[in-house]
Amino acid sequence: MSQLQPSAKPNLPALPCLCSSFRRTARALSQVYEEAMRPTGLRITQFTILQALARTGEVKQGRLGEILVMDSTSLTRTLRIMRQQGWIAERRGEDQRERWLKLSKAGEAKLKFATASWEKVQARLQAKLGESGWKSLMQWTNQVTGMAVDLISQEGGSK
Amino acid sequence: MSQLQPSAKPNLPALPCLCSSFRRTARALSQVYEEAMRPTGLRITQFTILQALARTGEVKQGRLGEILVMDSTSLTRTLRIMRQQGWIAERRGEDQRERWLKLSKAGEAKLKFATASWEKVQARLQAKLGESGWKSLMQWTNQVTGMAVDLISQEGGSK
DNA sequence: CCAAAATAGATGTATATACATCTTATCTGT
DNA sequence: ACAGATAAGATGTATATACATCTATTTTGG
Repeated sequence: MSQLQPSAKPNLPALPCLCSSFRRTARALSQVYEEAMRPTGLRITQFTILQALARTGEVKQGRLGEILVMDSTSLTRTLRIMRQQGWIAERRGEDQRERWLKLSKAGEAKLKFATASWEKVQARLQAKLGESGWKSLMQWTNQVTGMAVDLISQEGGSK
Repeated sequence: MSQLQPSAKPNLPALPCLCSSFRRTARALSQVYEEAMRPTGLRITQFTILQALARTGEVKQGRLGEILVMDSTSLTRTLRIMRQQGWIAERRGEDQRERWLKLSKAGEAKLKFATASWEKVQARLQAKLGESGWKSLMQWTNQVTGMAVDLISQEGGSK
């Protein structure tokens, strides 16, 4: 178990750009997860939203976007589909502009059903990475996300 | 400099899904990089392609897709734009089905010009992550990409 | 050499995503 | 209470991306 280059594949040259590297990894993982989730009838994006809602309970659309680091207006369309599927319940807030979202019963059921497939693919990767690798990886992604978010709010803060 | 949670922001809860985590980080970084690259007139995706071509020299479209872990047919449209912009030269191979791609003179110039902005944003992040953090991060992303690619080819291999 | 299979990309279509702009609702200062 | 500023989402539009399918070309087995 060399501590050096875990497996430098000549076919897969390293990219020097942090952003490109993350995008590439995200593409690669997405294919693996999409394949794994296919039998559940959920795209990984939809699954992520269901999972997020299960954890937060009822939230505003804007806050969900914040959590996912995604433009909240980008959520509009995805959420519409999920609402039509009956997985998500939406209501106006006291502030009539707000949309409060939560899992519907059907959404909870769907999430529970899909979680089995998700756990399988997670476990497969976790096994390859090892307990400690998995943990550091999760911390790294979180840390980098936090850093990036800080930079974004700095820049966009002037607007 | 705690070895524990580098900065667990309550506003940014960790996601339990490796795929979602990477996608989220990729979104966050993309915003930072897009902002940084805006003055150059290149999207980070286009920059990535120019940079890849600079490193590989002339390559087939399929091979470029392999390097970027991107469906090579997804490259068709992006490449068309870049060709129209005059950054990329394309020719048929001896095998008439193949498209061989390389940087044009204008593409080299554009890349060189844009590299300054890219280096600035890279440096900003590198400073925050530290030399060693940066390096492990790059290794991790590479390793995970490699793992995912292996899993993809296994599954899809039967087709 | 030919028919069938395989390969490289192109095209159609759907989702994911950002950003600009628009609408509606709320807030603020006077 | 009102005009202007803000804020939450919705909508228009553009790019990023995967996958199914189609087309043109090459390869293969006989």
